[in-house]
Amino acid sequence: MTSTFTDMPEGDAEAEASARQKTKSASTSDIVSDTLHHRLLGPSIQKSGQEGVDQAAISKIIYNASVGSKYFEHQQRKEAELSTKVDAVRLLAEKVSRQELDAASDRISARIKQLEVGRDLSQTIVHLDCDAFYASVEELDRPDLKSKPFAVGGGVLCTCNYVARKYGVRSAMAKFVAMKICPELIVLPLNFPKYIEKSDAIKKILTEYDPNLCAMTLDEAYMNITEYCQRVEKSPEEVVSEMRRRVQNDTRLTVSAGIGPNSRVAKIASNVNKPNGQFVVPSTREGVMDFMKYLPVRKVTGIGYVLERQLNALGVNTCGDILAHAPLISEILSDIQTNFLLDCYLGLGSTVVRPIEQYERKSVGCERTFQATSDPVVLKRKIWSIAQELEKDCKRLNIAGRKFGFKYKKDTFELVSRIRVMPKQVNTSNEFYKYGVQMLERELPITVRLIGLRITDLVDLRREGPMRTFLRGTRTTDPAVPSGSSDEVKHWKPLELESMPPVTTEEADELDDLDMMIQSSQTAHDVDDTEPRDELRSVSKAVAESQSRARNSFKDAEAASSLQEQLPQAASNIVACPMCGNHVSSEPSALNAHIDWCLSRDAIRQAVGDTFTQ
DNA sequence: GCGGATCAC
DNA sequence: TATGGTGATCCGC
Repeated sequence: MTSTFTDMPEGDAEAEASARQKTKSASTSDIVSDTLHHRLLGPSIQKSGQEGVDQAAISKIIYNASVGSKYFEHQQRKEAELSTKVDAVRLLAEKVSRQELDAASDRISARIKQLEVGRDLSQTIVHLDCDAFYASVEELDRPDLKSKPFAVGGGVLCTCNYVARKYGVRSAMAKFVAMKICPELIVLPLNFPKYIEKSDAIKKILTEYDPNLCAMTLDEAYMNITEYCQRVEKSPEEVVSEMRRRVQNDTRLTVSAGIGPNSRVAKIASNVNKPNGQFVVPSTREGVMDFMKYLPVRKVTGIGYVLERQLNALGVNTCGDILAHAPLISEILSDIQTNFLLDCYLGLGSTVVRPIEQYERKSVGCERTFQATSDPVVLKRKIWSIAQELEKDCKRLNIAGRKFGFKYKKDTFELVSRIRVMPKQVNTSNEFYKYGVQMLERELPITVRLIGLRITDLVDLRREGPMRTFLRGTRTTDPAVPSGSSDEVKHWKPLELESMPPVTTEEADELDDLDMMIQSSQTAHDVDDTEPRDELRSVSKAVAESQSRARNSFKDAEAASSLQEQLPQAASNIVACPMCGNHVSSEPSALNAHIDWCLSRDAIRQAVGDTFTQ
């Protein structure tokens, strides 16, 4: 690519720079260059702790540290594609007719009325977020670090303390870039056992306030404190203040909190006074809508870099802007996105908080980045190594998969994924290896920097049935909700499957070699995986898993609560109503009838008068 | 139903 | 020199 520019006049730095940024047409290159700086800044620019940081200067450093790399060129391509996409949105917007907008407007009005009827202000939801969690935990053991800029992570930083943030260091930033921004930066390796211990200590305190709290990650949880506030006759802010004080006294860690009538609002609110602060969004329609009104759309969970750009192109910058542009939005974006955005405008969200254990995963996978290579032998070894990791997780979780996914990232950072339906459910490294290699060979020749294996359409081996997404649900109907991975391991039984280790002798030799390398537990350069120690890796994975399931559950609940009718076709008898949380029959007509009732009642009056009758 | 893209953490 | 891993969902085809 750079060779394209070898014929540029020498010594003309400016022309060369502009040529380097040039992608397709001169007209878009400036825009692309501008937004590329923004893109390279990463997703965490809008996080707390960056007040007074010279973003433009940081952006330049990042740009200069990256320019010329394959990573940079990939980002550049993506940015150019996005610009095209955004232009298309703009063009579409111009072509929407007056009649179409009028018709859409009526539909939007009806929809909003419907949503207002369902608005539930009766619950007090809290979102709790530990401040710079990993970094703060490290500071407990290393008080000397408090005044110094430091981060936690590996080649890519997981988090950093607030001193480092002042320099412009951010989570998800490549370490070598961070070091350019802040050469004194200290980077500590991750120590998950330590974080888990602290996280458990915090959760133990929180459980007293809501035994059904939903711990999304080690450092983040949703709670419903409605009942607790009622019982102790204290206001939500008093309760949350006390809760945070107790956490700090007992663990010496600070947490920030957002309080509101639903999860979405609470989550956003927890960032308002971060770190070590809290913010209450009043549980009134006006209070919530005022809060959303001037909120940049990017602050909403689920609105990322791409959607933000599209919305901006449509004239939508804040959640308050959504209403005026809703008819246009509905003509251009999907129904799902339109409804989601209406929820954002109205400040609606899930009012149900349930423990994370009640939600089942839909896939398990394992992927590794390594020195890019096109050598099939090396790539097969990678597959073998990853296959073994994946098998461990299958055993731990007692699952198998009916589909098998193979994914790779080219040295250009381009991602490719393939899925194959398995003749039988699979869960052994031999099977993963066999099918993984088959799928790799179909792609050769390629130069690859990452390989991933994944199973989906999971089978719960303890029940020998498909995993269910919406578990029948609660203490009353099912006290033995699956929990704790420790005893699951004991129930593991390998399936009787025909597969034996790799077929050809060549492959077998390879694997023998690899086995020896692994057994010698050498992390030397011949195995360039630099794999983390097992217990750490699986812990880290468990964290990510719980995050993912939590998010999934959260979205499920929200989708249901916003009348999306995407109700689970659970094979079970009892489900928790997504609106009121009561246990009702999952039989479709009964469930629908119940939900109709939930919708048709005078929600506000009922909620205020009858909060605790459920 | 697959593959790509987006998003969160 | 050099930019992660896990999982979910949605969309276009």
